[in-house]
Amino acid sequence: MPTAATVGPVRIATWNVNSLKARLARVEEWIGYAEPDVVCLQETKLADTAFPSLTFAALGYESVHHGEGRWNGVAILSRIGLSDAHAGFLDDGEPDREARLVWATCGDLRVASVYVPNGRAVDHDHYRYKLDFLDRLRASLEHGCSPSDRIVVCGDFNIAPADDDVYDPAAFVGSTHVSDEERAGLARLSEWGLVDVFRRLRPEPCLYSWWDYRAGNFHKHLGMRIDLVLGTPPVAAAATFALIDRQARKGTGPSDHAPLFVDVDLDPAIVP
DNA sequence: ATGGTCGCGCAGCGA
Repeated sequence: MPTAATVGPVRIATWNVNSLKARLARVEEWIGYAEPDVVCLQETKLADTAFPSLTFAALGYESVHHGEGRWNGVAILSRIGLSDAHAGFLDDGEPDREARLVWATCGDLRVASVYVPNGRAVDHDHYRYKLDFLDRLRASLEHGCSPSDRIVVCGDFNIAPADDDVYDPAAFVGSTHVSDEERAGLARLSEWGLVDVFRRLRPEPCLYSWWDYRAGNFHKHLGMRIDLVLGTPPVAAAATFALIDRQARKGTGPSDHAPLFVDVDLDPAIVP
């Protein structure tokens, strides 16, 4: 049964699985050895009725899924309790047209799993959708959250925060994922109070979380760091360890993203 | 770093 551990070390993971149906065995295998307490999944590509909640329950995880079927779809798994789930933005706007954001309280953390739109090309309508999505995510934080709370926003942001997060920055000039507007949207999240927790613990370059399936890019180390764990200052200050698990990108039938996690050792003395 | 690959679903699009 899930235990309601509200303090102490917590391992928070995020993974764009590129179809949970195609990836379920690999996800089960990874959970078995990585032992995350909270897992944020993106691109499940499942309807809610097809989400394998019983499989995760058997592994000791409660779960919430927000899906639409063929595309998108986000989930949160937790073995430290899961409550107050909410799908979508927290502003007063219309519901998003796609299933890209879900929230839950896990232990004493407020957790969001997010799949930011790809953008496709800087002159594409989808790029405007991406920028609007980032703006509404920031508005959701302003509307429904406080930077003094313990909050993590984890997921596939489809943005490389800095040139160090791209294998060849010169090759991506003019492309999505690196544009000033996208990075400004991300910067507004950090201005609100979110810290790139992984990067704080791992300042070295050439750490990527996504590699194109094509051309052997993974084995040539040609990737981008676009999957992020963003945390409020209380969470960031408590982070002790972070890792991108390249092992999970190897072998038969991997996602094009690797999972990554951050360990956070929350101080029981400051529990409200 | 163009795509040479995936997943979805059964053609061709999206990532």
